[in-house]
Amino acid sequence: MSNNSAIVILTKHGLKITPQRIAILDVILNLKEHPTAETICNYLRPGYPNLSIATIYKTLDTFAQKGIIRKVLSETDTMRYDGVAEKHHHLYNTGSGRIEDYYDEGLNKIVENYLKNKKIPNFTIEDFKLQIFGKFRDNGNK
Amino acid sequence: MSNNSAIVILTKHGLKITPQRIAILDVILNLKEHPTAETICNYLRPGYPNLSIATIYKTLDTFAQKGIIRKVLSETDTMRYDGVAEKHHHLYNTGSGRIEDYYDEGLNKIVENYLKNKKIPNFTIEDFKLQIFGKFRDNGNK
DNA sequence: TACTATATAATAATGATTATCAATTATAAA
DNA sequence: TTTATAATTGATAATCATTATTATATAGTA
Ligand SMILES: [Mn+2]
Ligand SMILES: [Mn+2]
Ligand SMILES: [Zn+2]
Ligand SMILES: [Zn+2]
Repeated sequence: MSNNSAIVILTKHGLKITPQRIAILDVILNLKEHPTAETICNYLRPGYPNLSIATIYKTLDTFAQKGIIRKVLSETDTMRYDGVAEKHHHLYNTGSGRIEDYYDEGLNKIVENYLKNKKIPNFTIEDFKLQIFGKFRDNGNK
Repeated sequence: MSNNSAIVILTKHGLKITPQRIAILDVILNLKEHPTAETICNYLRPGYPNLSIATIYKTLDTFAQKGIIRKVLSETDTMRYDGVAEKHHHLYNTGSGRIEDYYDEGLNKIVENYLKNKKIPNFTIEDFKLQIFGKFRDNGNK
């Protein structure tokens, strides 16, 4: 039960267990679409009519600070959130807001290795991420 | 004279030559720091006291649409603009807003080649960009 | 020089996010 | 189990980057 894993995660990070945090964490971990705060709100409103959008923002920020989730930059003025905390890259559908995860350990190794030899002057690399732009061949969404 | 090259570029893209466009293009092409609209405004206000921030936004957007400049996503809620239109990557200084260009044709080739063989299912790649996060070893700016 | 479409400046509006703060609640101590 | 207390939440106001509006000014052209 995903509900349970949310509690485990909250506990592990020393966060108080609240119904709002459980619900929000549950959604962000199971949704694959890099939702906005607003999207998450829409998912949860039926079950939590009083859930405040401010609480969602604050909670997502708390999770991101703990490293439970990540923030994803988008083309528009809207922050997207990512339930996947492990290293991965993103496929951006040009023109629409669709963003999908892209895992590629082989690519990681190749780039990592290249950059290790390259030694960028005056800069110490901590991490890198690929933004891959293009078009999904299935349409069916904006 | 950079002033002149601005006029050439505007002409090439069929844009009317105005003092504002010349000034804005001149700044964005010569500034290496991926400025915000506000930063550009501050640079130009001494010479153009009536220059409107709305004009700057609209002008930058026009330039971006023509492919003369690019928009750069940043960690904060503020759009950054990039006078370099050619393919390149970015070094993000974690914690501060500093963003610097990173050109690496070798890296481009390697990744390009890797992805060409890889064939991501259901996705046609148009372009890719690396976000490299880390720390600049010279401090001296935020 | 005069005409017309376009650009600009001033300012209002928008929309995402953050701040504020009183009321509620999760946790731990008694 | 009750109580105490610090943290969280919800309601709402404020902020701030960006966009829309519109009257005026101007670049390009005849
Ligand atoms: Mn905004
Ligand atoms: Mn914003
Ligand atoms: Zn992701
Ligand atoms: Zn750049």
